[in-house]
Amino acid sequence: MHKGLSIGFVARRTGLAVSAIRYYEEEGLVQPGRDRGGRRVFQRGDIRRLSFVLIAQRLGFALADIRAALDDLPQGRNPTRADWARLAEGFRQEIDSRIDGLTLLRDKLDGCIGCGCLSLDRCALYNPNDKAATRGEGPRYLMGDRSDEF
Amino acid sequence: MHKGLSIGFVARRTGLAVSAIRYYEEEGLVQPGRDRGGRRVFQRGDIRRLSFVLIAQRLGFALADIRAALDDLPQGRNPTRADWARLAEGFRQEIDSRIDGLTLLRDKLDGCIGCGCLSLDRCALYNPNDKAATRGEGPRYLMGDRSDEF
DNA sequence: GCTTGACCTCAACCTTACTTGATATCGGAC
DNA sequence: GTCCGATATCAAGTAAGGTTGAGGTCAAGC
Repeated sequence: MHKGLSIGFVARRTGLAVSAIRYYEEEGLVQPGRDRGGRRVFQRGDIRRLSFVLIAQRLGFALADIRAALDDLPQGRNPTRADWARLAEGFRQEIDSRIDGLTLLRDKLDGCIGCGCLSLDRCALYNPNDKAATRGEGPRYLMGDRSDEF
Repeated sequence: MHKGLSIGFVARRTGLAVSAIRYYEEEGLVQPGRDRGGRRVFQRGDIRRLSFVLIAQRLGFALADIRAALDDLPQGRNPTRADWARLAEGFRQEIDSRIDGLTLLRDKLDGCIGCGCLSLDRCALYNPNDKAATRGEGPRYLMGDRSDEF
């Protein structure tokens, strides 16, 4: 049977808007087939792919990154438990490194509270070495390494 | 003396692009004066304001949120150590709550690795209750509470 | 007195992650 | 046979956070 799933069904199951799913197809995150009438036909595995997208987005990943991760999964066959476990492990590491980054930042901040300097050279908060907490790009020329005071 | 600082100077000191600083002015994050010729005149305190913006952005805050935080600071006088300490304390709490959220997420993920279910109803990762890790809005209809399996 | 660099404004463009609207077609119910 | 809901495409719009370019001005150096 596996007759395939309609976009509306997938939308209801994932909580995504139909338009979002179509957009994700454009972005290469899912590749549904088509029936004779031209309508998208999804497999159950696609729901998992989309679920993965949702989770990864919560973690702050850009769609491009998510696509890269998903490219490791088989498009043809349904992913196995081991496939997902591998992806989840990658997530775990990412989460760990974010926690580490934030912890570092917090410790520095503790040192800074009361200091109030926020000096570009002296303040530990500006140290560009811990990127773990960075999200997106921010200003283009972020964190230049100046050496005089202000 | 305090003759005021040019936008170029401030740009070099903060590492921001001149265009970014002008944009931040538009957004109300800084309010430089003008000289007779119409050029922006910044104070040293403005560098701190902008530094604050940079740090807050690293933490994933939107400019609107940052403006709100900065509105607590005096625009006229230079901020005191206590002013900054207050802001930093707010940061610390935000960082703490993010760490908590990520830790929760990691624990759940640990339970999920190997399970591979990613089921919308069963998988703990979908629990919408811990928003700490959320950044931006994500898909509009994120995390609907469906009750059947897939 | 003229050039040059830094500055000004304003409008347009960029990317990401979508939504919205117009217009058209498919296919099952009646 | 017709109607309706779900689907399709394509273009345009939205929001955030900026950058880029055109065209013009200011002030210091030679």
